[in-house]
Parts: sequence; structure tokens; C-alpha cells
Amino acid sequence: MAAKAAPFSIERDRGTEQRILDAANTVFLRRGTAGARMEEIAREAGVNQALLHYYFRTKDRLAEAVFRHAAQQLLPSVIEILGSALDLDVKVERVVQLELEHLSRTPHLPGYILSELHQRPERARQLISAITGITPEEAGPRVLTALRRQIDERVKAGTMAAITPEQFVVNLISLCIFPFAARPMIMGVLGLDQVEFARFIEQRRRLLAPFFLRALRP
Amino acid sequence: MAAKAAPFSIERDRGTEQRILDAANTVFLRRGTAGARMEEIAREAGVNQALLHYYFRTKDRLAEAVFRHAAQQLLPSVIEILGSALDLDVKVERVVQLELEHLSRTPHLPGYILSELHQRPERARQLISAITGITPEEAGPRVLTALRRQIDERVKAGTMAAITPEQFVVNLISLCIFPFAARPMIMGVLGLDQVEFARFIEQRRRLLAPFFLRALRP
DNA sequence: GTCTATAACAGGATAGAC
DNA sequence: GTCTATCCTGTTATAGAC
Repeated sequence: MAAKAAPFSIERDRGTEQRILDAANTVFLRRGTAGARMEEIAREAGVNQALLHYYFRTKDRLAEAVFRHAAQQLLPSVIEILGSALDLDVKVERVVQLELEHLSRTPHLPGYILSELHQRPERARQLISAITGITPEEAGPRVLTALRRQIDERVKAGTMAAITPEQFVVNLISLCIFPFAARPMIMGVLGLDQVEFARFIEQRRRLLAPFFLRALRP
Repeated sequence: MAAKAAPFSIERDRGTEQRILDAANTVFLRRGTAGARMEEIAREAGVNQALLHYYFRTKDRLAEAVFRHAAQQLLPSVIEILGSALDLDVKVERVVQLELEHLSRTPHLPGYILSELHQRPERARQLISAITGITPEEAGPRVLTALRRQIDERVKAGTMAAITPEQFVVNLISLCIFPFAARPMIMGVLGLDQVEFARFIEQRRRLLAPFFLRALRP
């Protein structure tokens, strides 16, 4: 319980439990829950396997902790931004920048979340509340209501093509997240190596918001 | 080897091997390779576990067969369409219709493929050749060359906003595939049940191509 | 808290009868 | 070809010393 001071090294020691969590994060994100091995996590953390069970009773509980943490990372504040009072164009630009920037740093995240959700759809509920901190029943409607008002306004003014808020949201996050979730496929189809893929994403940060905004025009 | 006639039942017996393959398909697509259990596949196929090993030596070989089959289903002819000589607008419309229609029938497919590719990136190569029947080194360039020419033409004529063929392709397949790959997440965030999700996709079939084409205008 | 050793179990694979 | 019974390996989980 007592926080340990880091006597020498600059990067402070966050304790064994945290080291294990970090290792678990790495391994689960890479291999998926079913494919992850407790032994590999222990090795990655530089401790032995028994210690994992000391801190987190079972593999299931550890997986649970990792998923919860990961869920808070995907869509970091997308729902918050989209539900805010910002101008619609600004929302788009911010979501794009935030997501591409963030996912560039944690490229395994989308693949992991989608895999988990695909194999355990009941976790969707958990994902939503992790993102928003409120119940799933409220999060969606809140965002959609805000968007619907902004869209209606513009459509009436004739400055925007008709679109439902649902399609709006799905289009936007599809364009942001899919390239990372499908990274191996995209690298394969387009014949890119790692460096070229990174460049591709950089280019995308400049082109995506304008692309999306053009699609919104009447 | 001899095809069996179906003496009584109308649905003809496609043989045990095929029944096992179908069952394996169902289970692997639902649970992922690591999460799938031979026992569950046997039960699903209505045979016992030993028979799986009789037909397909190991779990790995069975998984291999399933992946190969699945790979041929995703992007059914997207690469072919995009690499063809069709008009650009027609390509977009056809890809959208083909993919949404097809994925509506096999909703687990994208999640499964992405999971596999995420955990075993080396399979990307196998995916590409399964799609195109030609080597990965040729498939990408072929499509991109065709698109680049069409895009350049239009941009010069001033009828289209500048975009690289790579971003063009990724945008298009992101918008088609992601909603299925992230189905549980989307249902959660938007608060949709199964029926409402199906309606959402129906709506998407009408709205997606126009949306995309608007984004292409100058 | 951390370790070594080992128990307990799950799941894939095989033997052999029919 | 198909089944039942069983083996065997890999993996999670616990006991107990330090």
C-alpha cells in the first residue's frame, strides 16, 4: 500500500503489481485473452508465475483488469467530444487528430478490443461505461441528441447533406479506427512495410478530416 | 470420394467431411482459433472428436482450412472490381453493395479475419493470395495503378478532389467492413438491438455510396 | 512478497474395437 | 468410417519454504 520512493533511477518503481499489469497488458493485447499465457506474462514482468496468482487470483481476473484498462483507452474522449457543444467541423477535426495520434502509439489496441468484443459481446456494456463513466443506456442517446440538433440545423440552412447521427458517428470512427484494426491486412494489400505504414497514417492525419467534411456538404 | 445420393431427405448429404468443415467454420468464426474447442466442433457437427482427427490430422490443419475458406469470402471481389476498367463511381457503388450485402449474411467474418490477422500477421500474405489468386506482390500495385490513373484524370479535369489511391481504398473498405467488425461495440454505443442493427445496415446500403462520392468532389 | 515445486485440470491427440 | 476409452502434453492454480 505504501508508495515506494524511487531512490536512484529517474523512472520511479511503480511496484510489482503495476509491473505485472503492464506485462499483462502487453501480452493480452498481442495474443488475445484466449491465446495469452500466464507464463509469458510472468516472464515479461520479470517475476514468476505464482506471483501473478498472488496479486490477481486467476487468469480471468487479470484479463478482466486488462480489458477494463484497454476499454478506457479506445475512443479516449470521442464520445465526450461528439456530445459536446463544439462546432461540428471542429468536432470532426478533433476526433480525427485525437484518434490517429493516440492509436499510432498503441497500434494493438483496436485489434484487441474488437477481438474481445467479437468473442464476448456481453463486454460491450462494460466498454461503454468504461469510456463514458455513465450507463450505456444514456451514453449513446446523449451523443446522438447533440449531433442530431447540429445536423438538423445545417440541413435546414442548406449547408449540409442529410445524414442520420448514427451513420455520421459510424462513418467517422470507421475511418479512424479500421486502418489500425486491419493493419496487417492493409500492409499486405497495399504492400507497405512498417515505416511506410507510419507515413500512410501521417498522410491520413492531413487528409481525413477534409475528406469527411467534403462528404457532409450538400 | 464417391458422392452420396440423398435417398430420402431433400437437403442432400454433403458427407461427413463437409459437415465437419461447416461446424468448424461456425465455431472458429465465433470463438477464434485459440478459443475454439475441438469438442465443440464435434458436437456441432454431430460426430465425435476422434473423427475430426481422422479427417483433419490436427486442430492446426483444421484451423488452416477454415481460414483459407474465410479469406476467400472477405472482400469477395473488391480487389477485382477496383482493378477493373469500370467507371470510378460505378466501382464505388458496386463495392458498397457487394460488401454490405455479403457481410450481412456472414456477420462474424470480419471479426474473425481481423482477429486472426492481428494475432498472426504472417497470414496476411495468405489472405491476399486467397482473394486474388495471384501473388501479394502484384495484387496491390495492380489495383493501385488502375485507380491512380482514374483519379489523376478526374483531378486534372477538375471534377475531383486530390486523393491518393491508397487512402481511397482504405477509406472505402473501412466504411464497408468496420461496422461489422465492430458490431457489438456499435450496438452498444448506439443502443441498438439485432433488428435495429439490421435496419441500420439497410439504411447504410442507400446512404454510403452517395456519402463517399460527395467526399470525392472537388 | 517472492520463490520452487507440484498438484490439478483442460484439451488435443491416439489406440483399437466395431 | 465411426465409435469409446485413454493417453499425454501444456497451462492454470495451489502448497509451502524462505
